[in-house]
Formats: sequence, structure tokens, C-alpha cells
Amino acid sequence: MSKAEATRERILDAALEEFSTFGVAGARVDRIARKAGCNKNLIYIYFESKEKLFTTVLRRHLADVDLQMPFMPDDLPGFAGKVYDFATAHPEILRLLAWSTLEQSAQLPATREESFRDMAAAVADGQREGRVDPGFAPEFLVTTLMAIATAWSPALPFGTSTRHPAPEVLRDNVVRAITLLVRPHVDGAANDADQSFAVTGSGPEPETPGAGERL
Amino acid sequence: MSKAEATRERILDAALEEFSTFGVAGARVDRIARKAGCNKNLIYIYFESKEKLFTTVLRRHLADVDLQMPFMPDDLPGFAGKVYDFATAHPEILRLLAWSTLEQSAQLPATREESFRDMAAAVADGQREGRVDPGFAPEFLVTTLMAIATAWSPALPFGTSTRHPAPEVLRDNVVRAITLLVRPHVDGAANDADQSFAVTGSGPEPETPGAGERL
DNA sequence: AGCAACTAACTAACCAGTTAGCAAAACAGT
DNA sequence: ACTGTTTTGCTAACTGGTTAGTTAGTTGCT
Repeated sequence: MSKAEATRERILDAALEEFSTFGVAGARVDRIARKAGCNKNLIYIYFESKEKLFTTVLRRHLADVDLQMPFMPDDLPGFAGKVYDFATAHPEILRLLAWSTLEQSAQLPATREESFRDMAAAVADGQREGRVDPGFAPEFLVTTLMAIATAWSPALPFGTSTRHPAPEVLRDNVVRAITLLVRPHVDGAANDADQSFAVTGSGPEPETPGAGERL
Repeated sequence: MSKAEATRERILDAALEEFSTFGVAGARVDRIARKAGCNKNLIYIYFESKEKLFTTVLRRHLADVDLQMPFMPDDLPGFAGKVYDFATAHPEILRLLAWSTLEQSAQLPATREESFRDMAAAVADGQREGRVDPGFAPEFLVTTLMAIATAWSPALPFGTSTRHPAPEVLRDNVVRAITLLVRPHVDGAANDADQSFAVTGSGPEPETPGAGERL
């Protein structure tokens, strides 16, 4: 690795720390340079601007995510467990993702939307083949899985609550919750809302977002 | 309402919009003043600083939340539905909450931790009385409920994915997911994850929610 | 007059991005 | 091997626009 490449890496590492702590608006380029032990100008030589640097950092680490967590269509609970492990092991990356969601900076929709659609399609397959309960919309199950598996990240609004069960307990609960949600259940009596699934195909979009208006 | 009070209100409204869009670091005091149609200095007269203004806005709206969504211990699915409705109707407040989680600004732990503990305690009661399935830790159920019910807010990392089912479907799915998670299931046969439940309790733990035990 | 509500203009610090140039290594010609 | 030149990697110091926060003063109502 050339000296320049090594410096580039140090900048990316320092930037990850800075951005995940302060977001784009709160991040300071001088601070990144200091953490990386290099001159500020190098940041502008290697990465054009603060925003581009953020995008680069985010891209790199989201690519990591896809590699470390290949989607497992026929073991959704197992996948949820892996997502939980990842979120627990890498809170910085969850924070990075959270920042990029709030600040609308960094448009990298292509890959993420794609993988979301892939997952939903795989779940829909599972439903047709009877491996996955058809009582929920595929997109609902995918989003719910991710939401539950990452809910305990300090990056998310409800992950911060003081006292939580031990990590092993949490992980076990996450896996079992997904098991419960996706496993086909016999009933029919218990599940009164199968018609909702028929509605799933985005019909006439209602003007008012609040569907349940019975406050 | 005095003229001064009216101005104060306009500032708070403008500040909600600004902070929920840009966060604290990204917010501009001049922009808030312009939106409120008042002089910037008034902001410093009525609220000391940008940070204090943010805290004030957050406090006010979180207080609203508690009023609008009283916790319903014996109808958790119904409560989840209300939370979903609220999150759908008030994305700005979800964003505000998300910002305040990421930026560690604004410490208002007292009320939120309190209500979290209250909810968990109520769930634990429900488990003891057999109304709620004892298979999950109470804290797990509370956090999961909130995570699922708010997962489709654009403020959260996985709420942004392109195609979602229609709002009514989503709401119905949310309510039914919580129903599935909290309803006592007769199982034994239905739930092959019972051994994981044994692991969960970190010891011989027959009836009491072993899951919730260890912190 | 006196007070409450408000304003215009200012200040000092900050911060993304730039300029101009240094030092050493690689390279070429002789 | 020696010298001049170019390239690579880097740095110190600067710039100009922006921004939180301040000061000193105005307006209008009682």
C-alpha cells in the first residue's frame, strides 16, 4: 500500500468516527484531519468535499453490510439474528445510516432499494410455497424484521431506554419473535384479517395518511 | 393571549419545523426568525440559546405525545395501532425524536425512562395474570411494540424503502403482529423454539418470564 | 412618562474550501 | 556516479462567506 493510500484510509477511518458521532452538518473537517493525523487539504485532494467524503464513507460501509449479512430467504429468524449481531457489533454504522436518513444528504438509493425489493420478493416466494405465513404483506415482514433486529441500537429512538435484558436474552427474543411472525399458523379463527392481504397491492392511495382515524 | 405570547408560539412552531427538518446542528436561527416573522433577537430574549430552544420544543411535543397516547396495558395491539396512527400523523415529531437521539443534545430522560418502566411493569403484570404471553421479556415487548409501530416513519432507516403497502394494510399488519406476539399461545407443538426459551431463562425457570430476568 | 414588544445593525468566531509552495523520492540524461 | 527535472505526498497560512449571539435604539400602548 502506497503512503498516499494509507493516508486515504486513515482519513476514511477518522471520517467514519466523526460522521457517526456528529452527522454531516455537525462534522468538522478540521477535526477529521486532526484525527487522521494529516493536513486538511489532503481531504479535499482525495475527496472533493465534505459531502462527497460522507457519501464515500457510507457507501463503503453499506457495501460491507451486504457482504457480512447475505439475505437468507429460507431462514428469516436466523437472518434476523445475524442482523441483530451486526447492529450490536457495529453501532457506528447504524448511526451513520440513521444520520443519512435524517439529513437527506447522500443519495445511494439504488442498492438499498434493490436489496429491499429482493428480500420482499423472496418472502413473497416463501408465502406462495407455504414456508412463510401469508397473513402479512411481504414488505411489512421485511421492514418489521429489520426494525426489530435493530431496535436496540443506540442510534434509534427506542433503543436508548435505560434497562434492557441481557444481549443473549435480547437476541433470543428477537429470533423467536420473527419465528412467531413468519411461521405459518394454522388458525384462521385467530387471524381475522386475511382480507388485508388482498388489499396489499397499492390501491387508491388515500389522501389522509391516518388510516385509523378512530382517535 | 398577549402579543408576546403569540410571538413565542410562532417561534416555537417555526422552530419545530426547522429542527425537525435540519436537526440542531443544521438548524439556522435566522431561518427560524424569518419563518416566525419576527426579529432574531426575540428568540434569544424568549429562549436563551439555540440548544435551549430545541429542548423546549422537544419537551413540549413529547408531553403532547404522552397525552395523546395514554398507555393501554390491557390492549397492547390497540395501543400499537394508536402509536402507528400518531407516527403517521406526526412525522415531524418522530424526526425530532430521532434527531435528539443522534445528537446527544437535550437531556430529558426522566419522563421517558419513567414511562418506559411503567409500560414494562404493566406488561409484566399482564404476564403474571396470564393475559400476556410470558415467552418474551417485558422490556423486549415494549421496545418491539414501539419499533414496529413507528418503523414506517420516514425518520427511521428502514421506513424509507420505496414501496410499502397502503396505510390501512400497514396499520392492520402492525396491530396483528403485536397481537401475535403478546397473545398467550397454547403451543408446545406450535412453538418449537421452546428450547431457546430454556436457554433464555439462564436457568430452570418454569413459569415466570425467565426472559425478562437478567439485565 | 414609562413600560412592553420589537428591530436594525453589528461583532467575533467559525468553518468549508483554496493557494502557494516545500521536501523527498523517482527518473532521466550524460 | 552526478546533476537537473519531474512527480508524489504533503503542509502552513489564508480567504470569504456564514452564523450564534449582542447592543443600542425604536415603536406604540397606557
